[in-house]
Amino acid sequence: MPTTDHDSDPVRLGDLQLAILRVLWTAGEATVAQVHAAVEPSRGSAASTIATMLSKMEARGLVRHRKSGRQFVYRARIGEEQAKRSMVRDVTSRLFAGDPLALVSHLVRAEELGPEDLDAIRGMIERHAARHEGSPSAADDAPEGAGADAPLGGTP
Amino acid sequence: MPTTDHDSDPVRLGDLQLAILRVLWTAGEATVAQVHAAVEPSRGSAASTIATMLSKMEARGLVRHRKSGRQFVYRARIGEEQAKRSMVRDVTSRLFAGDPLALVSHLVRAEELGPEDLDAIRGMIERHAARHEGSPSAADDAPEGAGADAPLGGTP
DNA sequence: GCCGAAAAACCACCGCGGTAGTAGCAATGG
DNA sequence: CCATTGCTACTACCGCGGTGGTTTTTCGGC
Repeated sequence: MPTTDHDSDPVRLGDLQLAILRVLWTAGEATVAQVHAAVEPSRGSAASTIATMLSKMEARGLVRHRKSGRQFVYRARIGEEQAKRSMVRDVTSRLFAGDPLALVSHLVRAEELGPEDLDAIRGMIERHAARHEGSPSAADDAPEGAGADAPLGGTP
Repeated sequence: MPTTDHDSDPVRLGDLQLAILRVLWTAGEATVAQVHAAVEPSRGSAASTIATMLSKMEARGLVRHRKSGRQFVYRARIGEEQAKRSMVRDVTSRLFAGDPLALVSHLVRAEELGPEDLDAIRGMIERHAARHEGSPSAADDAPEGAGADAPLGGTP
């Protein structure tokens, strides 16, 4: 498979880690101060908390940093889709014996999916099935864009 | 039927807690030794670990105990469906902004759902939609007898 | 009535997410 | 040239899942 490997590890992320990664995913790159500025209003964490968390995340291989002057510019080493896949897979294996169909079943039965949602799901299934007509090729997945420069104001 | 809705709190459960609850859900009630016997082969935890965990879980209101002789007989205070709903809801809010449709979309796009799965989903949607068509009266076809999982061999 | 076994109770510990204060260091401005 | 300002690095702490050894209680058998 030339695609991005099969997930390997579970990759469990905490709330703050997810918030930080979200900033990094949308901005492409960001300094500690920028991450803090983006995360602080919704979480109230101190700047040192963000810095510490980023260090820990770097130790875990989730992010990477580059030095720009005196500042550290962080970048995510894990893609959003990859993280989602891993975490969804984790909950699927933990709660539904690894069967995603059971997850969907649960969603349909208990998660109060609206009729429009059901309809939309039907549509996306149809579309997806059309794409895989005849060829049992594995999942697609584009190689993680990663482009996207920071719209945040920085001092170069 | 007591489908205790509105879960309120997130209810995050660890692996061991989930394993213990699974035993309790399947067996209805179980002593520490029984839980240990059911969990140990797949996890290798010591009996005291199970006991400690059960105490902590009781403190959190997840289980309850009753004394039978000098043994403690534990029982789950949280339902399986309730736990699943809460945890799925949690991951949905954490990863997909609370939109279960986005979860399904992710599942369809990336989780390598087999064609049979897609078909099954289509079927269950159809069935579910039929139940909600026109009159919101329940009582229809298919008694909906739960998923029938639990590969554990409990010995009550 | 005493003893051994079984069960609970107690406790100490590790890892990790999350939190933050503070010290140290480099560049800049007066 | 020195003080101020930012920024990272260090360190310590809490809560909780998970782990398990050790002690105490308690019951049942002899």
